[in-house]
Amino acid sequence: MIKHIPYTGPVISLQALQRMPAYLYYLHSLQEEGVDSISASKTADHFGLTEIQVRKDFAAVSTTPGKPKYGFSVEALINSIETYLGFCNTKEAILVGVGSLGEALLHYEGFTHFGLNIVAAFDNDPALIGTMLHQKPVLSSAKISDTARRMNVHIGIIAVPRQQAQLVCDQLVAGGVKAIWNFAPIHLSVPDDVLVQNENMAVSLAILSKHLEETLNPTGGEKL
Amino acid sequence: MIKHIPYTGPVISLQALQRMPAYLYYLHSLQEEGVDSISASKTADHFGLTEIQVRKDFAAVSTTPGKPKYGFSVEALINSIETYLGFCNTKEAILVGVGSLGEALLHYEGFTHFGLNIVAAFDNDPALIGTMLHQKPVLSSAKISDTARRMNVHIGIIAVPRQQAQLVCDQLVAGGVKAIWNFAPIHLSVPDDVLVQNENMAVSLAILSKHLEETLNPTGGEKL
DNA sequence: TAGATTGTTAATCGATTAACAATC
DNA sequence: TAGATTGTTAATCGATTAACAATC
Repeated sequence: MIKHIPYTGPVISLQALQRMPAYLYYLHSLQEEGVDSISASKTADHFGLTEIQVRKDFAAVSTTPGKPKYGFSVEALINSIETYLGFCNTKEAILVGVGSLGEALLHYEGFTHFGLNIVAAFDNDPALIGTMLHQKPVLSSAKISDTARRMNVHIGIIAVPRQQAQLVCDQLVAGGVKAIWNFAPIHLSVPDDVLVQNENMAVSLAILSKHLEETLNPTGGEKL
Repeated sequence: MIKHIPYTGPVISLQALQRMPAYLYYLHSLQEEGVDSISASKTADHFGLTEIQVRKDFAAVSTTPGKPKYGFSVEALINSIETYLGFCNTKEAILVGVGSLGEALLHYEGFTHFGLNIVAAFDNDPALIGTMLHQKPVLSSAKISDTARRMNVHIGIIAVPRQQAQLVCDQLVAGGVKAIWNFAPIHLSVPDDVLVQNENMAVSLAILSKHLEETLNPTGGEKL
């Protein structure tokens, strides 16, 4: 029997993937300034990275190769990165939990730049259910799975208190959701084919806090 | 001459540091349930990590060692991690930019759990300057450096549009700030001893989006 | 004691960096 | 052509994992 092996393109590391959005912002700002081409070395200078690393990152996602003595076309590179990241394809998402965070997410219009479109929100609050908020319908949480499946939605955004997060997560997964953006400070258990991306300010605060500890109170200094 | 070499404690990797907040949340939830001790293996199961990795992480920050056949004291481990991350020491911060994001940050009370205390906010809007918002004074952006220096503040939070972010950053650094939490989607240039921690939802969206691309539209599949 | 669990040293794996050849 | 810049292959570095000894 002939097997169908999905080819997932050049593999780039998670770290490289995480650098892509920063490159993208930078390239957009260059484009605004009317700059046509950019070299890996100038980009590296800008970000404090090594030239080689940037060149590898660009090479990994760029469809059109860079030209010696010229660099990369800003426009082509923007296109390559956006295509690579899938920002060109609109992906529908549903949001669960319309508290202050959830409402802010619902209100935010910049998601379209990432190909994300929130089509419906869910909450338990009877006062909210059945209303429209920022042009999006708010539905009962009981309908999460059904709606996700019916609308063929593959992204779920969890903005509920942590006590409810796993339950909501299970409902999303039952509805066929394959990627979950989790704002609740709790680890979610999901099947292997579902990705959970945690948005957690605690991680940032930990890094900031640790740096400050080290800078301001170097512990246990020793005299030599 | 006798040199004073600061000893910065056991070095743990950035990745390990980033796992600490998740452990902390987990340990707090165990404590709420009245659980006294926890093993590295159970923790690993919970998070889908390897037992060895968790044990190394715990060992790196724990002051009291784990006991064979018992594991680690939940309480002692919470203490160790919070101390390690510096969440026990209150650190004062100033926030620049009181738009909807800035206001939300000002309003959020959970920062005290991370030892963070926002003491003042800054904005350019004359309507805001001189007022109190969520019990915090809003001052003119012209006073950023002075205030930071006078109050001995070492953390700055940037919640202004990206066009103004580098200028604000420079003012913070001039005022002696050593750690910057940047919500503007732009790379900030700072001296070597200043840390910039970027909070950028674009990174999360990139990871989610890429996963979905791979899962739903595996490109260029080939028949064998 | 036996077994669960810890801590330590060595091996593996993956990402970054270095060296160098290719090309506009 | 010379030089800037690219792409590729090999070396290094650091994080994770494995193997195993120690201990309650």
